[in-house]
Amino acid sequence: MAEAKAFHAHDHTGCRGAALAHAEAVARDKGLRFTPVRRRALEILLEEHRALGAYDVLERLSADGFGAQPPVAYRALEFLVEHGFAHRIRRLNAFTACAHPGDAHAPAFFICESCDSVAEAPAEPVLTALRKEAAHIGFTVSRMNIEAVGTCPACAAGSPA
Amino acid sequence: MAEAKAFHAHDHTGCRGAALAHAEAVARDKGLRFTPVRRRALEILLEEHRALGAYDVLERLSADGFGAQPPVAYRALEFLVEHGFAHRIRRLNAFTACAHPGDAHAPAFFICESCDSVAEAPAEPVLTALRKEAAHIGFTVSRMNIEAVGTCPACAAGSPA
DNA sequence: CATCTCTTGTTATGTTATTACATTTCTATT
DNA sequence: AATAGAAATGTAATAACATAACAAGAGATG
Ligand SMILES: [Zn+2]
Ligand SMILES: [Zn+2]
Ligand SMILES: [Zn+2]
Ligand SMILES: [Zn+2]
Repeated sequence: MAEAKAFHAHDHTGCRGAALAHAEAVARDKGLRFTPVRRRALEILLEEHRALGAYDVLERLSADGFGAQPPVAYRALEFLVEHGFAHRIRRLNAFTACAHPGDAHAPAFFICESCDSVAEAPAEPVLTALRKEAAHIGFTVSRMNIEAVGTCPACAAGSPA
Repeated sequence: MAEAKAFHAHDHTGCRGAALAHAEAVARDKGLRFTPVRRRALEILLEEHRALGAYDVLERLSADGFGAQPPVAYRALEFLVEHGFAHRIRRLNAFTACAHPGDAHAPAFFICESCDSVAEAPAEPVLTALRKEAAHIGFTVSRMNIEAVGTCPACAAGSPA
């Protein structure tokens, strides 16, 4: 339950701060360059537990004085995804901040079709089932996307977020 | 093993014929209009166990005398997906013929990054695991996408398809 | 036949993503 | 500190994917 912050009231300021701090720490450890655009892009994604399109992010970045062309956003987002600070949701052509930074994780995304919130939950059992299927057919999985569309608890209860 | 035809030599003519026959039968049963464009679109997808972009399909359709504008392809593909004759692979922005027509199924897709073949495997266990995860967070799953990228057995063995 | 619905086709436009290249910033080495 | 190489940023241009809106045709229903 603590696993799906998107669907419940929570200390989101802490949530955001922790993610940012984590990213900073990892960057220091691994010698990554957590530059201003990249940092700002992550902050933008962290504002809500939703997924933002690259162009949405771009708009905000350029409003903040960064470049105004698509590669500016795509590159920053690519960096975040590459290092596990964000995830790409293919179903939405969008990106979302990682909600479980630090844990090595195989995330599953639960997308509410009525309020657009996106929850990330650890999905080891799902991954296990998938790898088993893959093993049957001799396939080696290197990356995967697990995305479910449906209804979040708030919307199911009649009080969309 | 029989489940991942894309990765093994098989009677693909039969494979294709069966899928087409199945679509025809379902259309008859359900009173759907399996029109020439729709049929041709399915044939095109059935040519290989790969995923084709809408514009690839469009190109072939228009070469065959059908309309040359995007909606022609998108509509035919939408019809096929809607009725379970094809699937959309979000990761690739592409479509592939259903490899297990008839079975009510929750498919997982295994995409080989070296030869581009796409295998579809039944993924009920994966869906079950996913639903369980969803239940934890109070989410109701209505649809899901499970897409894995990796290496198919042929490519792993050094003989790309 | 009249009518209604579904399907097809076209034009136009919107949205998402990448390529290519110039410039700047950082890092490492001298 | 100077400098060479690598990484990051910025821009312009374009490619790739997708939908909206509307007119015309084909099929079903009375
Ligand atoms: Zn939060
Ligand atoms: Zn995550
Ligand atoms: Zn086949
Ligand atoms: Zn299928």
